[in-house]
Amino acid sequence: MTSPVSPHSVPSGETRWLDADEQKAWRAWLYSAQLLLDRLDRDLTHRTGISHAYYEILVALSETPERMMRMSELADRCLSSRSRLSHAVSRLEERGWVRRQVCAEDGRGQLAVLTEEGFAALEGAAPVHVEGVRRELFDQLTPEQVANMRDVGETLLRHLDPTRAR
Amino acid sequence: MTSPVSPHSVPSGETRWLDADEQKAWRAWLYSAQLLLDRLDRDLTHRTGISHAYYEILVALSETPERMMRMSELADRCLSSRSRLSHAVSRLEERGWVRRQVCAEDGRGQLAVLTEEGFAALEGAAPVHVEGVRRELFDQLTPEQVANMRDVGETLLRHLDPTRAR
DNA sequence: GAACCATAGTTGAGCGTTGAACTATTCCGC
DNA sequence: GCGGAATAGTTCAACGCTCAACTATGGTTC
Repeated sequence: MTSPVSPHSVPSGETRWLDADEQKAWRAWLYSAQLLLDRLDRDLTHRTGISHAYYEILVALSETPERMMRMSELADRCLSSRSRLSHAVSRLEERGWVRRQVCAEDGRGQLAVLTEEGFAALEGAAPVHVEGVRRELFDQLTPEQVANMRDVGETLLRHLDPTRAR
Repeated sequence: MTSPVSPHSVPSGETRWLDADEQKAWRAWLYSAQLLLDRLDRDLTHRTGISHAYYEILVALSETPERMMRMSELADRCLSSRSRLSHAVSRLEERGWVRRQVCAEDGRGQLAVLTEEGFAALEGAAPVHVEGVRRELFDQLTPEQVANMRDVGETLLRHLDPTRAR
């Protein structure tokens, strides 16, 4: 925008506005991120009936030995609030892809368990998802750009969520 | 996930699965993008009452000479569907920040017009938004990383939306 | 072992998004 | 200038997310 004079609710001190180059970098990142997330989600949803959010839940469960996980751990893995995950698991339960099971060690806890039907649904969706990521992302970038993308992503991750950074 | 054998709904030919390095690059990008978008949106919403989506609408309007824009053009600029934008503008109208005005040249068209109150709200939110972007993004990266981020973003943009690429 | 606090998860209301159906206007070919 | 297609925008219902309130269990202290 056209550098407005800051009135109230200003964050302590003078605002460090973005210069023209920073604006361009920010816009390029923002638009590409929004468009890519949106396209992958739409593509997956329309071709498999599974949104990217649901897909992430199924993947997380499928990667554990017993194909089950505590609700809170699953929420963490999926960058989801507990409420959101609880709603999502309820909907996946209606589809017969996940079921809930009380946790033996902790009476407060619930386990989300991937059913055979859920695993089959995931098997159907996985190629569609992976091809999407390849087509829209990896096929567009040189190996060097991929390395740079990963470097930037990991750097940001260390700041945004140190527990998830490698 | 653990490379499932692809069953049905396979996208023509053998699936080009991601190798370990590609997985890591993809996850780093995905998590950092989701966390960054989420954090900026929450921060802005809680500190100013303006979501990032609303903010983008206000910014777009403020950047035109007359502070008004056709609904469809505004939707394009904000990566929004027309339906979504129509709902959003209705809600901004209720806040008194935007008003609708029929378009003189095209009887089908509507103009979204930024009000003085809307501009004032934007002036209040802008420093909060910019400081967020700086703190969570630019302050974390070296100039070289920023250049790489921009390069990757612009490359993806040329593929995802050539009209928006530079 | 009672009182208290923390943790795990769910629920419900309100808001926002989606996609399809709809209305109204303009454009195009004749 | 009429009929049909295209375009601009809105509306509605279904779905999903958010936040706060809530239930239930576990842990801690005396």
